[in-house]
Amino acid sequence: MLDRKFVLENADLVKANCFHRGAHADIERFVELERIRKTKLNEAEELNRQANATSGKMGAATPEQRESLKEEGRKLRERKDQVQSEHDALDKEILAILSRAPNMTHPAAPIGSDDQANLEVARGKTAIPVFDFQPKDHLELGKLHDMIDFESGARVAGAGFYFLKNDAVLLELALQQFAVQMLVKHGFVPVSTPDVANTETLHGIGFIPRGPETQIYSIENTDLNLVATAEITLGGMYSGQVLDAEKLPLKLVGISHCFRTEAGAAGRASKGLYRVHQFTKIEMFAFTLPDQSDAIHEELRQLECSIFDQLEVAYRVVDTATGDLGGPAYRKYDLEAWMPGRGTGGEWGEVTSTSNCTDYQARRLNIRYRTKNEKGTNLVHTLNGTAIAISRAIIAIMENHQMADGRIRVPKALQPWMGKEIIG
RNA sequence: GGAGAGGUGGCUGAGUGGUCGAAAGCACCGGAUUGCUAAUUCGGCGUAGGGUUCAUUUCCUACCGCAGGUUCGAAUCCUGUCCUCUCCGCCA
Repeated sequence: MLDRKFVLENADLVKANCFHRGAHADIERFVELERIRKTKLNEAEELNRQANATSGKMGAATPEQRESLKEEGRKLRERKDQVQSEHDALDKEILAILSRAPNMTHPAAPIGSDDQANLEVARGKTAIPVFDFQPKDHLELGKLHDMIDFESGARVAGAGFYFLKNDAVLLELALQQFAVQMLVKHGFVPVSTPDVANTETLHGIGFIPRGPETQIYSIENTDLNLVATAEITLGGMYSGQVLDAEKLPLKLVGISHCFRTEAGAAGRASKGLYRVHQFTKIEMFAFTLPDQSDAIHEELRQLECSIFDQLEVAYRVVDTATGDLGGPAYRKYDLEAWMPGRGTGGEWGEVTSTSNCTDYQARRLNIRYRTKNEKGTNLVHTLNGTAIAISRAIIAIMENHQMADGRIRVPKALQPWMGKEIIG
């Protein structure tokens, strides 16, 4: 959520930002309603003050005076309640508008309506592989080595679910170890999070569960939802808390399962593990001071690059265009790995992304920091970044490191955790 | 799942209808003082929103887990809810 005062004072900027990001938030109406709301607020506070003053006189009053004071107080409270409810109705509408307004955008982010406008800003160390044979996709390879079982997944849980087996399981565990160990060395606190979260927490992060187009599975008869990413639980971990400025930046690396309905994604080109209802993810999350967040965002991006460099997979980094940014993001980088089995002759496929959400999530989650010897508190900035989304990383590794005989080379960085150099 | 106890400011902890935004202690900040790694003493010390001011100041409102209710008036009474602790049951 944006800051009301900021929106009020920068209505034109906010309107332009909404336009670039393809969001429909009626900022003019917001400005008008907010102006009325403030007068209502003042009115209600004044009536309340008068009512408090009336009650205050009660102690020194004679019995006869008490009766008239009671009456006066009752009337004042009634009027206050009336004005207050008018205020609350306005506030509700204001919040509805505000929640439709996305975060402001980094001035350097490319402007454009969709992912066509995303800007490639870097390439990884590894070159796109050239095969002197017809490469297989991860489904064929998975069948060859008995690694992925979609049929059983469908039998047990429906389409979009799967079992990993044999070396795929070792690979999944190796990827987790590799990423977590590396990030712990970089000062991240390892966290294993709940796989469910309440609706309020989802809202704070920017997800809308229980709507018609929601990506979120909700659990019947409860306020709980299966998380779509550990970002939800890691961000929610400190909701309502005031952190010490000296302890920032606070960097976490979370391990969680991610559940996504993929509603509306039917028909979008994808096969196999690329778009599934459940996967495991190692997620980075950071709480920072406002002036640290740009630097930490670069750090998260560098870490993502380092991970895929070590996995020896070709990738490109794109700076996400305004129209393709999620609501909370101020700036977002995606890593797209080369996937030889995608399309005809290989395509880029998103494997990680990292966002700087500035204070947009922190405002709704009410996460603040206090600076020693300074009065008051301020909102932290939050950032998230995928370290490894296991399912997509597995695609990249299997397809890029396959050999002519179908065996798959295990990248050096994973060999200690995998316990072998070759799959097959 | 059953029974009981409890949730108050950074911490400990008073406070059962008005003078309580809340005693006291600790911690912290500022001053004074004493020549000995500290004691004593005085003062200050929550958060958010709003009004006012060039600004400092100051004023108002809200907040005693959360949400409602009773009342002229609620930390205090009532209802619901969440959480914590203890005991019992069950269990990986």
